[in-house]
Amino acid sequence: MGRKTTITDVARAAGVSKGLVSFALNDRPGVSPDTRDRILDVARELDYRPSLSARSLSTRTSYALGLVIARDPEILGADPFFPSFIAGVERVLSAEGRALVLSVVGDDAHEQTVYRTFASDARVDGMFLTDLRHDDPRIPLLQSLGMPAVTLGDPDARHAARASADDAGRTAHPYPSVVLDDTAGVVELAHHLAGLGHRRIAHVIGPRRMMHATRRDAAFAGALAEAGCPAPIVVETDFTAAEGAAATGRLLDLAEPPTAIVFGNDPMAIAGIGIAHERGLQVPRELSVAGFDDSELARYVFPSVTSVRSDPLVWGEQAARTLLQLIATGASDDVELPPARLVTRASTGPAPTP
Amino acid sequence: MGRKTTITDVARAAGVSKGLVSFALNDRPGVSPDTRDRILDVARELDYRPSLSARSLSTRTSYALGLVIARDPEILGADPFFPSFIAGVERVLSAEGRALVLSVVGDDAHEQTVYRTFASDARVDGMFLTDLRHDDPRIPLLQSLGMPAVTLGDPDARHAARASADDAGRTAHPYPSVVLDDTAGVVELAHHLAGLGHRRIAHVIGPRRMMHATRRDAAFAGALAEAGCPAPIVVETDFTAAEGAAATGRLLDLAEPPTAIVFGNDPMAIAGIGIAHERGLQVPRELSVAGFDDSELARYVFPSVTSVRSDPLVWGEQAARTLLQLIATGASDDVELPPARLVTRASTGPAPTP
DNA sequence: CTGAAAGCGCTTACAG
DNA sequence: CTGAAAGCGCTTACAG
Repeated sequence: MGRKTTITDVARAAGVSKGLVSFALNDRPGVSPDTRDRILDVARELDYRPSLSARSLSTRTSYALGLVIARDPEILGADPFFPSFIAGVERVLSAEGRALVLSVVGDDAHEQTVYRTFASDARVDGMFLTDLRHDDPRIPLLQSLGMPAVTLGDPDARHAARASADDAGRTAHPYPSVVLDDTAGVVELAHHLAGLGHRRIAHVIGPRRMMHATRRDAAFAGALAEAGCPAPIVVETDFTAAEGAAATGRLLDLAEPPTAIVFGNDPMAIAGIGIAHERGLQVPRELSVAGFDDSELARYVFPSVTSVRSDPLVWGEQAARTLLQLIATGASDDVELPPARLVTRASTGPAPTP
Repeated sequence: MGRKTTITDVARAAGVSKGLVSFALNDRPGVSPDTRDRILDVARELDYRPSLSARSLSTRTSYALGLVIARDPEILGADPFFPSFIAGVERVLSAEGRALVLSVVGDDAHEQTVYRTFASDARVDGMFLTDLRHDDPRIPLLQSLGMPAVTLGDPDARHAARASADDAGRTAHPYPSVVLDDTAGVVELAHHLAGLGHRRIAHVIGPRRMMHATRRDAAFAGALAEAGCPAPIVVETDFTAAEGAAATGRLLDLAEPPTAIVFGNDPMAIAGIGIAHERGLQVPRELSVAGFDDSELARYVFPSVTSVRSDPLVWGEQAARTLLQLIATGASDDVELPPARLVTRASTGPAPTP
């Protein structure tokens, strides 16, 4: 077998210079059609595969994209969002010969380190920014590192100072975003519950520092107000089933417990139903429950869980395309995906009549 | 800011040759202590970070490890194994300056392509082999590609032809394995159910082509036989909650339905409980249910799910250490982790008296 | 203990 | 349209 065939082997076999082989392979102008075909044929015959590290060194490109997930492994396992998102990303990357470099970190200090290391090692050419936070420190960090990125959802207006050299009419944040309007589904959910006669409603949300948590909170509360309902009781959690269960317990202990609880993800909703059943409450006759993300399991528990469906897979695909375009061309437009929709199932029903 | 500082900058600033800087940085012998300290100081001052791609080109090493997951995105999302496993891997890799390159593939043909591409691009220095299959084609494939690997669990004896040049007493398969005996917990579970008086027991397993599915099947059936129980009814699924639910429905439709159903993972068990409840069956009074993996949610549904706890996080850590050692030294011992244990919860109880 | 040089396998101006 | 050469930033024999 010997060594891998290199560009030198191809050049020799085709009787041309290495440079010309490189030009032919990367189909750049300045190679006559005949020569190009000959070179390509030889390369195929020799099963030539360019060396990634040699290309990387020359082009200062790693041909990889990075994703740093700052969530507890426990939650990662329970929450189906990331696996689906990653599958979507993969679908695009593998077709483009790019790889995904993944890192899972616990605390914030370590998170910073990973971003810095990915950048200074030039380990990746760009990064996906998920679970966007308020005044997200990663945005200025990546900007200062000169690292391209794409955000899932729009960042704060705070970061609106996009380089003034930009054309007018460009989006107002430093990185392109792929937006999936999750508030649409939350608003539908509020109307759904209000229409069922619920008045005392609780909202068990994810960490407040994450933008999607406060955004959905605001959308839900706004829609309820619009529907003439009192403000919901809001409980903040870390997205784990454990905290979802604990929050449910506390809510049901109230003097006037809610008749409907909306959870920030499906695992918490399923845990909430568990607590209700444990206490002998019927769902939805005595308590309505809804989740978010519409995971597979939501369909198969009893009662099946009303949820809000986003599309992490498509989100991943679009994010990957957007990031690749940004890297290739230096600019990329924001993308707006179809909004999240309410999926009504058996866990929500008419409010109990006192 | 200008260019990144290179080894040349450090050499010039320290007044030595590039080669010596390289020696000092990779602490190899042949550098006087004084010189070494001076070089290290200068490197620190200049915030020197060696270029990964330059090192890669010289050393033919990518400083990355690969994981190819061949599961449907849906299942990936429902099954907590991989996220936890990845978190464990990460914990070791990030400390060693290595990255994890991830790929999620649907079909087998694509899987082969990814392994080949990772190898021919030298994208990774070694690979994790999870969800080991019978006569797993990936083992000869990776061997032929000269790619180091570590397997989760022992592969078939078929691959026992480890190079004869090896010392005697070495493990008999081509790659080191990290073994976590899942049969121990399954056997405990069989005894648990038999002790509760169950006789008609069903086992809803994962894909038969995966070794852990048939291995657990054999262990479970063996332990039941030992306990004087009839052979279990075995149903094969693809690990999705959907198929878990469907299998449950079919089992409950039998003329003599089982009084206990054991599922190959927790999402299927939770879906199974859903179906039982939907049919008005009490769990565990009329039907006992058990899962596998002991995911977070298992604790919080109602009734809480008896399950078998492996430790994917530790599995990931050990697999990463083993693979890194294999790559560094050319050899690595097999690792045996503590066996999986039964976690008894509320979903299993005495067999109903007819 | 230290230096000068070649080499890893590409890409990319620069000549012709 | 094509070739010869330098350069990317490291590592590693080889001399001294």
